[in-house]
Amino acid sequence: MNEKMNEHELFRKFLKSEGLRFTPERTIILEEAFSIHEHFEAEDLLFSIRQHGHRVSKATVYRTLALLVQCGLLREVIFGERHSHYEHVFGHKHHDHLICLKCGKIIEFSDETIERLQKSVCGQYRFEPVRHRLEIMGTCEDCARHRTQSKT
Amino acid sequence: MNEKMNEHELFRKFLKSEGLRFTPERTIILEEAFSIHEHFEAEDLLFSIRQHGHRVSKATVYRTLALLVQCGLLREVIFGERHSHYEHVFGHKHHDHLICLKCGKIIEFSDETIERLQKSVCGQYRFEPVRHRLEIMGTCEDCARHRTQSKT
DNA sequence: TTTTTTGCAAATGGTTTGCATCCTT
DNA sequence: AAGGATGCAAACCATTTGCAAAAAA
Repeated sequence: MNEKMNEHELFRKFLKSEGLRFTPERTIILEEAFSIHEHFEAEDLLFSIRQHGHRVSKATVYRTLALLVQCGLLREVIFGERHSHYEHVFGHKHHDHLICLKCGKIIEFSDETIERLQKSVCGQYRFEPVRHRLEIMGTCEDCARHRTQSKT
Repeated sequence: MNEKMNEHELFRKFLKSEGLRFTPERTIILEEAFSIHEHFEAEDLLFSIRQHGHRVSKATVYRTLALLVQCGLLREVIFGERHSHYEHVFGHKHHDHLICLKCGKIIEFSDETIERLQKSVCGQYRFEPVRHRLEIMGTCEDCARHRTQSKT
């Protein structure tokens, strides 16, 4: 059974095409990044790396995250905060986010309509879309019920 | 001819309702913020204030911007950078943005479809929407033509 | 007179960078 | 070998904050 290309191969291919090297640190970071299945921040990733007994500097984590975004394995999501959040692109279909203003919960959803919308709007402006980001902020079901929740 | 409420009155009303004071510094900041008709950053605003011969500290600019957002006169827009951009809400209808990845140009557009989309998606998740943000990143008409443009 | 505001300068905190050393290729 | 990569600590930089002085209510 011939497996489809995995994130290691993709990353390796990308690095080679850019004349960059595949180092143990980059491998560790890649693996840890793909073992986290929610949104994460650089700091979370570093923590997780250390938890698993690995040792990589913060600088290298930042440098490698940038590469992973650049090659399309991760995507940067900014939820109105000053620091970046990341999520997997590889192996996931495109989705957008509902963000609860009360508790900070993030719900992912996919909808075809937005793809069509993108096409029609861009047509009007002769704009060539590459990607989009839609965030809907509001109150989630739980917080609407217990009116007194505060941010985690 | 009875003018509709302007931004001064709105701000004043908001301040009063919060037990806050209407100071000359806040007036200056409000006026300057509303005399800039594009997206601006805190630094731009401060610059513009000084250009017009006024003197307000950076700290006060930041503190007042937060109030203007809080009362709904301004909205914070983050274009994937580490610092905030602001735009008028008062006197403008809701719109979203096309962002050119090549030259950084920002085109505003409005579309009804997204309002309907918001309603339908939120219904599914019993999520109560308050506001949304849609950004479509891609290549603008100009940059698609001259293939060699670089960021401003 | 009481409470907010302001300005200043120092602190914050996520991210980036310079540089000497280390390690892939 | 030779040039990219790493780790460290220092630098960045937008934003925030503590505090004493100034000013609204």
